[in-house]
Amino acid sequence: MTTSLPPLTLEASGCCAPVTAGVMEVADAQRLAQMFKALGDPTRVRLLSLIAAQTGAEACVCDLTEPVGLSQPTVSHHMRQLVGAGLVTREQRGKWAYYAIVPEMLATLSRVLDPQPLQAGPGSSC
Amino acid sequence: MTTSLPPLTLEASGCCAPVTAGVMEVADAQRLAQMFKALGDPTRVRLLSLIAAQTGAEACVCDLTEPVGLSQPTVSHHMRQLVGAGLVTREQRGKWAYYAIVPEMLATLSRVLDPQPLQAGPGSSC
DNA sequence: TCGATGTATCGATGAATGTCAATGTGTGAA
DNA sequence: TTCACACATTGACATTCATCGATACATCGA
Repeated sequence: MTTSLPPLTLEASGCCAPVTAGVMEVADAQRLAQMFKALGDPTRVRLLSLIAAQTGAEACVCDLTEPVGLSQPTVSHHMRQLVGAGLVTREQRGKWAYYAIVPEMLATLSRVLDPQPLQAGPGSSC
Repeated sequence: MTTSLPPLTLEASGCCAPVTAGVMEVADAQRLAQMFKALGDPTRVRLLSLIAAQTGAEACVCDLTEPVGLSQPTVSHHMRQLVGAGLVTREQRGKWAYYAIVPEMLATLSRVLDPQPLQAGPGSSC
């Protein structure tokens, strides 16, 4: 288990070159793959959409277990994956843990996949 | 292995609603996750960028094995995954099999991840 | 302090995945 | 036909993953 992987942050994932822009560094490919892997499970994709659909765009585990039809430990496990990938943040408030989507991270992935990057100013570092 | 899954085409993956647009259907989440899973391996991310970097934006297996440093069967296996996810096409020309990226599919995924979808006309079915 | 509640962690298990060596398949040239 | 080449498939193996029940941890209210 890659427990000791540094949590992915926006800076750490600062790879902005689209996949189609040329040969990619191994390290960038690894970071990207780690994030895409987090999206590579139907349950986690649904969890993201469920969080986004919640009022306030945040949700606790108790809001998510019933819709996805999985046990509480399993949902907690998936949320941990999403947090580890930097796609979601976790905030403890009282007894509840509130998860919220990190839009900037989704935007980063979106740009990476965009085959026709909009005209970016030269030297635009992200 | 989900061998019997229908190959993903653009129509089949016609899920355009961004992940953040609300609760997603289970079937849509499965299709999306299948494509993201194909991107969830560093080798496959690099393979995509290697193909894009090739002149003509297409490559045969022989062009890819050495850069990624894996055996020919392994590269062939990864390419099969990418083709199955609809991210890449395969065309046999003589002895060589030429793989090319499907930009529309990457664009679809890019849109799905974009947290702020550009103002789309109402009822825009993709 | 004690009990109830929301989450996280642990341990186990079956399934999926990445990788390779060996082999099979199809194509083109001699 | 025969050979060489490019690629796919098979079989095996170790690793990772998704899932659950049981349990531990943390917080709040009584």
